Amino acid sequence: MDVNKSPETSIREVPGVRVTTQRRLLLDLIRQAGGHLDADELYRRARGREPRLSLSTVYRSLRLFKELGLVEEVHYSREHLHFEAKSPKDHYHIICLSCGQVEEFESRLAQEMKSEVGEKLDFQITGADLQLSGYCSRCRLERSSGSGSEE
Amino acid sequence: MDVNKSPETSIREVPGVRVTTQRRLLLDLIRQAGGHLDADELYRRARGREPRLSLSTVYRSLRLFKELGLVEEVHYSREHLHFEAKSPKDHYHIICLSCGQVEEFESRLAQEMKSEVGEKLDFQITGADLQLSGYCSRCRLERSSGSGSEE
DNA sequence: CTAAGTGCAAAGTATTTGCAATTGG
DNA sequence: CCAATTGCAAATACTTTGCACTTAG
Repeated sequence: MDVNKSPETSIREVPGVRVTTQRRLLLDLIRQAGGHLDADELYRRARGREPRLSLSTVYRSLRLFKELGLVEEVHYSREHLHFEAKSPKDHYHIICLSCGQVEEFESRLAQEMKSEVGEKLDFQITGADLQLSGYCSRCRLERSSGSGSEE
Repeated sequence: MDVNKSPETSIREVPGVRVTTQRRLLLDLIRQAGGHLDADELYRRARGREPRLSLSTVYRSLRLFKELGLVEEVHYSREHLHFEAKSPKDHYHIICLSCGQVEEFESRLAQEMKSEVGEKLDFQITGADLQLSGYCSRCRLERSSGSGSEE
Protein backbone atom coordinates (compact mmCIF):
# COMPACT_ATOMS: atom_id res chain seq x y z
CA MET A 1 0.00 0.00 0.00
CA ASP A 2 1.34 3.35 -0.93
CA VAL A 3 0.19 6.49 0.75
CA ASN A 4 2.66 9.27 0.60
CA LYS A 5 0.65 12.18 1.81
CA SER A 6 0.95 14.04 5.03
CA PRO A 7 -0.49 12.33 8.08
CA GLU A 8 -4.09 11.53 7.32
CA THR A 9 -6.67 12.64 9.72
CA SER A 10 -9.11 10.01 8.75
CA ILE A 11 -9.50 6.81 6.87
CA ARG A 12 -12.34 8.15 4.83
CA GLU A 13 -10.35 9.59 2.01
CA VAL A 14 -8.37 6.50 1.14
CA PRO A 15 -9.93 4.70 -1.78
CA GLY A 16 -10.70 1.06 -1.18
CA VAL A 17 -10.37 1.41 2.55
CA ARG A 18 -13.58 1.24 4.51
CA VAL A 19 -14.57 2.97 7.67
CA THR A 20 -15.82 0.29 9.99
CA THR A 21 -17.12 0.45 13.51
CA GLN A 22 -14.07 -1.38 14.76
CA ARG A 23 -11.59 0.92 13.07
CA ARG A 24 -13.34 4.03 14.26
CA LEU A 25 -13.39 2.71 17.78
CA LEU A 26 -9.76 1.68 17.76
CA LEU A 27 -8.52 4.94 16.33
CA ASP A 28 -10.58 6.83 18.86
CA LEU A 29 -9.10 4.88 21.71
CA ILE A 30 -5.57 5.36 20.47
CA ARG A 31 -6.08 9.07 20.20
CA GLN A 32 -7.76 9.37 23.54
CA ALA A 33 -5.04 7.41 25.20
CA GLY A 34 -2.64 10.20 24.48
CA GLY A 35 0.04 7.72 23.54
CA HIS A 36 1.73 4.50 24.46
CA LEU A 37 -0.68 1.70 23.95
CA ASP A 38 0.25 -1.81 23.13
CA ALA A 39 -1.93 -4.09 21.10
CA ASP A 40 -3.18 -6.01 24.04
CA GLU A 41 -4.07 -2.99 26.10
CA LEU A 42 -5.90 -1.51 23.16
CA TYR A 43 -7.74 -4.78 22.72
CA ARG A 44 -8.78 -4.82 26.34
CA ARG A 45 -10.09 -1.29 26.20
CA ALA A 46 -11.86 -1.80 22.94
CA ARG A 47 -13.66 -4.87 24.14
CA GLY A 48 -15.35 -2.81 26.75
CA ARG A 49 -17.35 -1.18 24.01
CA GLU A 50 -17.25 -3.83 21.35
CA PRO A 51 -17.06 -7.21 23.03
CA ARG A 52 -17.00 -9.25 19.85
CA LEU A 53 -13.90 -7.52 18.57
CA SER A 54 -11.03 -9.86 17.93
CA LEU A 55 -7.37 -9.43 18.65
CA SER A 56 -6.52 -10.00 15.04
CA THR A 57 -8.63 -7.04 14.05
CA VAL A 58 -6.64 -4.98 16.48
CA TYR A 59 -3.40 -6.07 14.91
CA ARG A 60 -4.72 -5.60 11.41
CA SER A 61 -6.02 -2.16 12.19
CA LEU A 62 -2.82 -1.13 13.85
CA ARG A 63 -0.89 -2.16 10.81
CA LEU A 64 -3.29 -0.32 8.57
CA PHE A 65 -3.11 2.83 10.66
CA LYS A 66 0.61 2.70 10.55
CA GLU A 67 0.61 2.34 6.80
CA LEU A 68 -1.76 5.25 6.50
CA GLY A 69 0.42 7.33 8.76
CA LEU A 70 -2.27 7.66 11.39
CA VAL A 71 -0.27 6.16 14.17
CA GLU A 72 3.31 5.59 14.93
CA GLU A 73 5.10 2.57 16.21
CA VAL A 74 7.42 3.11 19.13
CA HIS A 75 9.90 0.56 20.38
CA TYR A 76 9.97 0.64 24.10
CA SER A 77 10.83 -2.93 24.57
CA ARG A 78 10.92 -6.07 22.60
CA GLU A 79 7.85 -7.33 24.31
CA HIS A 80 5.01 -5.59 22.62
CA LEU A 81 4.05 -3.41 19.76
CA HIS A 82 3.48 0.09 21.04
CA PHE A 83 1.57 2.66 19.10
CA GLU A 84 0.43 6.16 19.50
CA ALA A 85 -1.50 8.66 17.48
CA LYS A 86 0.70 10.64 15.19
CA SER A 87 0.96 14.22 16.24
CA PRO A 88 2.11 17.13 14.19
CA LYS A 89 5.35 17.91 15.97
CA ASP A 90 8.22 15.69 16.89
CA HIS A 91 8.27 14.48 20.41
CA TYR A 92 10.18 11.79 22.12
CA HIS A 93 9.92 9.65 25.18
CA ILE A 94 11.51 9.25 28.52
CA ILE A 95 10.76 6.29 30.69
CA CYS A 96 11.25 5.85 34.38
CA LEU A 97 13.06 2.61 35.01
CA SER A 98 11.57 2.32 38.42
CA CYS A 99 7.88 3.01 38.02
CA GLY A 100 7.64 2.65 34.28
CA GLN A 101 5.86 5.90 33.61
CA VAL A 102 6.48 7.33 30.20
CA GLU A 103 6.59 11.03 29.55
CA GLU A 104 7.00 12.88 26.34
CA PHE A 105 9.42 15.63 25.70
CA GLU A 106 10.53 17.82 22.86
CA SER A 107 13.85 19.36 22.29
CA ARG A 108 15.23 21.64 19.67
CA LEU A 109 18.49 19.82 20.20
CA ALA A 110 16.93 16.83 18.53
CA GLN A 111 16.40 18.90 15.42
CA GLU A 112 19.94 20.13 15.56
CA MET A 113 21.22 16.68 16.04
CA LYS A 114 19.34 15.45 13.03
CA SER A 115 20.86 18.10 10.80
CA GLU A 116 24.29 17.64 12.23
CA VAL A 117 24.35 13.90 11.91
CA GLY A 118 22.63 13.95 8.57
CA GLU A 119 25.27 16.22 7.22
CA LYS A 120 28.17 14.39 8.71
CA LEU A 121 27.11 10.98 7.44
CA ASP A 122 25.43 12.23 4.33
CA PHE A 123 22.06 10.84 5.23
CA GLN A 124 18.74 12.31 4.40
CA ILE A 125 17.10 11.90 7.74
CA THR A 126 13.40 11.27 7.77
CA GLY A 127 12.76 10.04 11.24
CA ALA A 128 14.09 10.04 14.72
CA ASP A 129 13.24 7.85 17.61
CA LEU A 130 14.73 9.08 20.83
CA GLN A 131 14.21 7.46 24.15
CA LEU A 132 15.81 8.43 27.37
CA SER A 133 15.59 6.37 30.48
CA GLY A 134 16.29 7.08 34.09
CA TYR A 135 14.53 7.77 37.32
CA CYS A 136 11.78 10.25 37.89
CA SER A 137 11.84 12.56 40.85
CA ARG A 138 9.26 10.62 42.78
CA CYS A 139 11.12 7.35 42.49
CA ARG A 140 14.40 9.01 43.36
CA LEU A 141 12.86 10.30 46.55
CA GLU A 142 11.54 6.91 47.48
CA ARG A 143 14.89 5.36 46.80
CA SER A 144 16.99 7.75 48.80
CA SER A 145 14.67 7.89 51.75
CA GLY A 146 13.61 4.32 52.02
CA SER A 147 14.48 0.69 51.92
CA GLY A 148 16.28 -0.61 48.91
CA SER A 149 14.38 -3.02 46.82
CA GLU A 150 15.71 -3.57 43.39
CA GLU A 151 14.86 -5.57 40.35
CA MET B 1 39.63 -4.27 18.62
CA ASP B 2 40.36 -3.47 22.16
CA VAL B 3 37.96 -4.16 24.90
CA ASN B 4 39.73 -2.87 27.89
CA LYS B 5 37.58 -1.65 30.63
CA SER B 6 33.87 -1.71 30.72
CA PRO B 7 31.60 -1.76 33.69
CA GLU B 8 32.48 -5.40 34.01
CA THR B 9 35.08 -6.81 31.71
CA SER B 10 34.61 -10.40 32.57
CA ILE B 11 32.34 -12.87 34.17
CA ARG B 12 35.10 -14.18 36.33
CA GLU B 13 34.63 -11.87 39.22
CA VAL B 14 30.99 -12.57 39.80
CA PRO B 15 30.51 -15.12 42.54
CA GLY B 16 28.41 -18.11 41.63
CA VAL B 17 28.69 -17.41 37.93
CA ARG B 18 30.88 -19.75 35.96
CA VAL B 19 33.04 -19.14 32.96
CA THR B 20 32.07 -21.71 30.42
CA THR B 21 33.28 -22.36 26.93
CA GLN B 22 29.96 -21.25 25.55
CA ARG B 23 29.89 -17.99 27.42
CA ARG B 24 33.42 -17.13 26.51
CA LEU B 25 32.72 -17.83 22.88
CA LEU B 26 29.52 -15.83 22.81
CA LEU B 27 30.98 -12.82 24.52
CA ASP B 28 33.93 -12.91 22.15
CA LEU B 29 31.68 -12.96 19.15
CA ILE B 30 29.58 -10.11 20.44
CA ARG B 31 32.62 -8.01 21.01
CA GLN B 32 34.19 -8.86 17.71
CA ALA B 33 31.01 -8.08 15.90
CA GLY B 34 31.38 -4.46 16.83
CA GLY B 35 27.69 -4.18 17.47
CA HIS B 36 24.24 -5.10 16.26
CA LEU B 37 23.77 -8.77 16.61
CA ASP B 38 20.52 -10.46 17.15
CA ALA B 39 20.20 -13.72 19.00
CA ASP B 40 19.81 -15.75 15.91
CA GLU B 41 22.74 -14.26 14.09
CA LEU B 42 24.89 -14.80 17.15
CA TYR B 43 23.69 -18.38 17.30
CA ARG B 44 24.58 -18.96 13.70
CA ARG B 45 28.05 -17.56 14.14
CA ALA B 46 28.68 -19.41 17.35
CA ARG B 47 27.71 -22.73 15.89
CA GLY B 48 30.54 -22.42 13.46
CA ARG B 49 32.90 -22.97 16.32
CA GLU B 50 30.73 -24.86 18.73
CA PRO B 51 28.20 -26.86 16.76
CA ARG B 52 26.49 -28.37 19.74
CA LEU B 53 25.59 -25.00 21.18
CA SER B 54 21.88 -24.49 21.61
CA LEU B 55 19.77 -21.46 20.96
CA SER B 56 18.56 -21.44 24.52
CA THR B 57 22.10 -21.08 25.74
CA VAL B 58 22.44 -18.07 23.50
CA TYR B 59 19.35 -16.51 24.99
CA ARG B 60 20.37 -17.38 28.50
CA SER B 61 23.82 -15.97 28.02
CA LEU B 62 22.54 -12.82 26.45
CA ARG B 63 20.29 -12.26 29.41
CA LEU B 64 23.12 -12.92 31.79
CA PHE B 65 25.47 -10.56 29.98
CA LYS B 66 22.85 -7.89 30.07
CA GLU B 67 22.35 -8.37 33.77
CA LEU B 68 26.07 -8.17 34.31
CA GLY B 69 26.28 -5.04 32.24
CA LEU B 70 28.49 -6.65 29.63
CA VAL B 71 26.22 -6.04 26.72
CA GLU B 72 23.44 -3.70 25.93
CA GLU B 73 20.09 -4.31 24.38
CA VAL B 74 19.10 -2.08 21.51
CA HIS B 75 15.62 -1.91 20.07
CA TYR B 76 15.78 -1.61 16.35
CA SER B 77 12.58 -3.31 15.66
CA ARG B 78 10.10 -5.43 17.41
CA GLU B 79 11.30 -8.45 15.55
CA HIS B 80 14.46 -9.43 17.30
CA LEU B 81 16.56 -8.81 20.30
CA HIS B 82 19.63 -6.88 19.31
CA PHE B 83 22.67 -6.72 21.48
CA GLU B 84 26.05 -5.18 21.38
CA ALA B 85 29.05 -5.06 23.62
CA LYS B 86 28.88 -2.21 26.03
CA SER B 87 31.35 0.42 25.05
CA PRO B 88 32.78 3.20 27.13
CA LYS B 89 31.31 6.09 25.23
CA ASP B 90 27.79 6.72 24.16
CA HIS B 91 27.02 6.12 20.57
CA TYR B 92 23.79 5.84 18.71
CA HIS B 93 22.48 4.41 15.51
CA ILE B 94 21.21 5.53 12.20
CA ILE B 95 19.58 3.15 9.81
CA CYS B 96 19.03 3.48 6.12
CA LEU B 97 15.41 2.73 5.33
CA SER B 98 16.29 1.65 1.86
CA CYS B 99 19.26 -0.67 2.19
CA GLY B 100 19.05 -1.37 5.89
CA GLN B 101 22.63 -0.57 6.73
CA VAL B 102 23.17 0.61 10.26
CA GLU B 103 25.85 3.10 11.16
CA GLU B 104 26.87 4.44 14.48
CA PHE B 105 27.27 8.03 15.37
CA GLU B 106 28.08 10.13 18.34
CA SER B 107 26.99 13.61 19.10
CA ARG B 108 27.69 15.97 21.89
CA LEU B 109 24.19 17.24 21.33
CA ALA B 110 22.94 13.99 22.77
CA GLN B 111 24.74 14.75 25.98
CA GLU B 112 23.30 18.21 26.03
CA MET B 113 19.89 16.92 25.38
CA LYS B 114 20.14 14.51 28.24
CA SER B 115 21.04 17.24 30.66
CA GLU B 116 18.47 19.59 29.32
CA VAL B 117 15.63 17.13 29.39
CA GLY B 118 16.71 15.67 32.70
CA GLU B 119 16.62 19.06 34.26
CA LYS B 120 13.36 20.09 32.73
CA LEU B 121 11.48 16.96 33.74
CA ASP B 122 13.44 16.34 36.90
CA PHE B 123 14.67 12.97 35.82
CA GLN B 124 17.96 11.41 36.64
CA ILE B 125 18.85 10.12 33.24
CA THR B 126 20.85 6.95 33.07
CA GLY B 127 20.47 5.89 29.50
CA ALA B 128 19.69 7.11 26.06
CA ASP B 129 18.69 5.21 23.02
CA LEU B 130 18.70 7.34 19.93
CA GLN B 131 17.93 6.09 16.51
CA LEU B 132 17.70 8.12 13.40
CA SER B 133 16.40 6.80 10.15
CA GLY B 134 16.54 8.02 6.63
CA TYR B 135 18.33 7.37 3.39
CA CYS B 136 22.03 7.04 2.90
CA SER B 137 23.78 8.81 0.09
CA ARG B 138 24.11 5.74 -2.06
CA CYS B 139 20.44 4.93 -1.91
CA ARG B 140 19.51 8.52 -2.58
CA LEU B 141 21.59 8.49 -5.70
CA GLU B 142 19.96 5.34 -6.94
CA ARG B 143 16.57 6.78 -6.27
CA SER B 144 17.00 10.11 -7.95
CA SER B 145 18.98 8.87 -10.90
CA GLY B 146 16.54 6.49 -12.30
CA SER B 147 14.39 3.46 -12.05
CA GLY B 148 11.89 3.50 -9.31
CA SER B 149 12.52 0.37 -7.42
CA GLU B 150 11.05 0.13 -4.01
CA GLU B 151 11.21 -2.32 -1.23
C1' DC C 1 -24.47 -6.43 -4.93
C1' DT C 2 -19.52 -7.43 -4.00
C1' DA C 3 -15.05 -6.21 -2.54
C1' DA C 4 -13.32 -5.09 1.92
C1' DG C 5 -13.34 -6.38 6.56
C1' DT C 6 -14.30 -9.42 10.55
C1' DG C 7 -14.05 -13.29 14.00
C1' DC C 8 -12.21 -17.42 15.05
C1' DA C 9 -8.93 -20.97 15.14
C1' DA C 10 -4.83 -22.52 13.53
C1' DA C 11 -0.07 -21.31 12.18
C1' DG C 12 4.04 -18.61 12.68
C1' DT C 13 8.05 -16.37 15.03
C1' DA C 14 10.90 -15.22 18.78
C1' DT C 15 11.98 -16.35 23.39
C1' DT C 16 11.68 -19.05 27.80
C1' DT C 17 11.53 -23.10 30.72
C1' DG C 18 11.72 -28.08 32.72
C1' DC C 19 14.71 -31.61 33.25
C1' DA C 20 18.29 -35.04 32.84
C1' DA C 21 23.04 -35.01 31.64
C1' DT C 22 27.39 -32.45 31.90
C1' DT C 23 31.07 -29.66 33.75
C1' DG C 24 33.69 -25.83 36.13
C1' DG C 25 35.88 -24.57 40.40
C1' DC D 1 32.14 -33.49 44.60
C1' DC D 2 28.10 -30.63 43.71
C1' DA D 3 25.99 -26.54 42.33
C1' DA D 4 25.95 -24.08 37.98
C1' DT D 5 25.18 -24.75 33.22
C1' DT D 6 23.92 -27.00 29.11
C1' DG D 7 21.11 -29.24 25.22
C1' DC D 8 16.95 -30.62 23.90
C1' DA D 9 12.13 -30.50 23.52
C1' DA D 10 8.12 -28.72 24.98
C1' DA D 11 5.89 -24.53 26.44
C1' DT D 12 4.98 -19.38 26.07
C1' DA D 13 4.04 -14.99 24.31
C1' DC D 14 3.05 -12.11 20.71
C1' DT D 15 1.61 -11.54 15.94
C1' DT D 16 -0.05 -13.18 11.43
C1' DT D 17 -2.95 -15.85 8.35
C1' DG D 18 -6.75 -18.86 6.10
C1' DC D 19 -11.31 -19.05 5.54
C1' DA D 20 -16.34 -18.65 5.78
C1' DC D 21 -19.40 -15.09 7.16
C1' DT D 22 -20.69 -10.13 7.44
C1' DT D 23 -21.00 -5.36 5.99
C1' DA D 24 -19.85 -0.66 4.02
C1' DG D 25 -20.47 1.81 0.07
